[in-house]
Amino acid sequence: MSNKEITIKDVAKLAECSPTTVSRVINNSDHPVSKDTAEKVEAAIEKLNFSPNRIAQGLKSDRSNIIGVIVHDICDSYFAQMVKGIEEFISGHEYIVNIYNTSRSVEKELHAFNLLKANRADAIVLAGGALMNKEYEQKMRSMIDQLKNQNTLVLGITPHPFDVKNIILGNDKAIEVITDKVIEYGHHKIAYIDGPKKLYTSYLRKKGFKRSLEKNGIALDENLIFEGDFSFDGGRKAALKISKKMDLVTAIVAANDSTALGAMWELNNQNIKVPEQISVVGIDNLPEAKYSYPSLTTIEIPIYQLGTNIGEYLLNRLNNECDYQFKDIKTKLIMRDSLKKI
Amino acid sequence: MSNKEITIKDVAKLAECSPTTVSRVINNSDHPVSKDTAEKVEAAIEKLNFSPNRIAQGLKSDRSNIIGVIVHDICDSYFAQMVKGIEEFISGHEYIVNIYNTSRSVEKELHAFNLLKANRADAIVLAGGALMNKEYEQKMRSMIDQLKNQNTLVLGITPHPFDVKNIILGNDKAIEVITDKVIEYGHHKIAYIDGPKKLYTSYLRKKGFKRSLEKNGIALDENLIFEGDFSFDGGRKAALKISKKMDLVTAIVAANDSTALGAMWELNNQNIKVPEQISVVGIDNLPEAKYSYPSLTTIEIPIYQLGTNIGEYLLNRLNNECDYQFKDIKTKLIMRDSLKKI
DNA sequence: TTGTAGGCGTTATCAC
DNA sequence: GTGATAACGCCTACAA
Repeated sequence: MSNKEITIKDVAKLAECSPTTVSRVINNSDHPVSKDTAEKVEAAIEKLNFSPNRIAQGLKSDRSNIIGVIVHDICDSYFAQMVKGIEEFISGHEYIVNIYNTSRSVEKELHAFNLLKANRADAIVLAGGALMNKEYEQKMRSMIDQLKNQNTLVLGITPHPFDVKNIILGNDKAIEVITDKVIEYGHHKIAYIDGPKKLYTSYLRKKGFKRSLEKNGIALDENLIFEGDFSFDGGRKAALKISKKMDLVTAIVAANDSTALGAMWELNNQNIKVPEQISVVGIDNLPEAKYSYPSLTTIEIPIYQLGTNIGEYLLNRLNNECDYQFKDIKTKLIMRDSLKKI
Repeated sequence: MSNKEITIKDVAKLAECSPTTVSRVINNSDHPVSKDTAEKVEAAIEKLNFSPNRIAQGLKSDRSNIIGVIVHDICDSYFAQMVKGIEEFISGHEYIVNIYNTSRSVEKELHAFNLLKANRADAIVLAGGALMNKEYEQKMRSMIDQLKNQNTLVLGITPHPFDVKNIILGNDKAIEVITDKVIEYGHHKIAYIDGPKKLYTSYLRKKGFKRSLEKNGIALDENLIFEGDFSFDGGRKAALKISKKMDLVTAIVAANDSTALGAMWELNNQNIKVPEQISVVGIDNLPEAKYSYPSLTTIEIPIYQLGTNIGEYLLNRLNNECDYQFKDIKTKLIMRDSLKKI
């Protein structure tokens, strides 16, 4: 066998028919093909191990079958689960999932978009959250216009300030609910560990925290807002600072689970007992939240399911089911051991 | 602006030249183009936000710029890191990284290969390890032949029984080294938690364990080999069994870190103290191994770096640097708190 | 220095 | 039921 690609023509020759007929068989076309010929074609395909060149198909149909997913970091459990959900749904349907880690860098994000545009991606999922940056917004807006002209479907997870289909997860509401719970448990001196400043999601989550305080008549103490970056390490660093102000704080609300887990680790490291001396809660319900010491009270955001729902939505939309609606996910309070009544 | 794709022809028209000239400018062709024309072309490209259709380019050049990566589960820290390494290196160079989670299912693995074949992937990284399964081997062998004819580069991480470039990580040696250490620390009653039976990597790692025992004159007790599956949960389940045989065991060697972390969690849950009552070691040095209770003694396999090396290798090979050699990674013993002398 | 023509593998259109 | 032909967007001879 030579090093030359096997094409529809080779199949046609072997099956003693025209390429057109082969194409009709491959695509289960409506156009009639005699049973006899069809069988010969099938046999030839089998024999030659032929599979149609999707690049050529793509050129013809103006479809790449590529779905781009842009995340902050695939090593972050949160994104890994979402991507897995998308991938498992999507690649059962002949699409390709193409990921990018952008570390929330404007430059990398734009680079990813350029590549996806050049590859004529059928859809793009903006999973990493919106960056709060003028240059980013402006360039993205232009890019998204261009993608529209290319018929690329763009999906934003959490609100994005562009004209895309935005999936709202209720980040602010989730934090509000869990903060309410913390307060219900008797806590009034509550520290908050923030997410990365440049992320709109951080802004939303903090808003939920503030809303709960206000609703419950607790004054916001700006000194109890600590910097974080949605990471374990960020949680650790914040907790180290908090550990020096233990008289001011009886509970910590973290902007996500990774932060909360890092905080608990550091508190333990500083010989501060959770939840006896201080309560800690998070958001996301990462798989590891169940296995921390102590186990973490949090809000479940069913991220894997979010991924499969995204996959299902994209698939339907790409098949021109224009009235298919996104299936919203439901968040849920998960009570574990890291929150204690006082 | 209409909904029609912008092509090289549109650019040519605007720049008042031929498509060929535009093509030459785009590709920095050797063929001379006057500065004047080049500038007009650049301006037109800018104005129209044109980017060449990589699908069409691919059809012409028989290159898809797609690199497929097949993993067991992207949620597994081990694979997430490798994929990140590959992606970060690769997508800086105009390639697309396309991932598949196959859960070590023969069917899914073959499905992924079929898709990658149809999409004429330029390279495929078999990162999930080789399955020990006759049907799988046979079908894969045939598939890999077909891919060869398509000029697809296939890379196996850990040995695969196919004619592909296999990257050897020294799994067996790593386990041997750490088991040696455990024995050096005075342990003779050592349990082993295995990886998934169907994985060749498991077989290799267990071999390393056995070799160390033998070398050190310790008889292998088959009752101290426990089933696992490279997961946290698998480690938990095994540890639950081990916790009932505490008189027979003073140390556990786990086939990977996830397993070790799950085992430690369960031991703690059973009120068995690590390392006071039992030592535990793993392999991989996952990021979370540093933050477990106690911190995990393990062998570092620099997986992220493995990923970037894979990316670099692929890039060079795809650019026909036929003598470029894979940069091997180095493993290293990481002593932490979960191993204690007796 | 520029342009024309043909072809990559597939499919839609039209004819038979 | 079947097949020839043109076209998708780009690039590589080859001409001029």
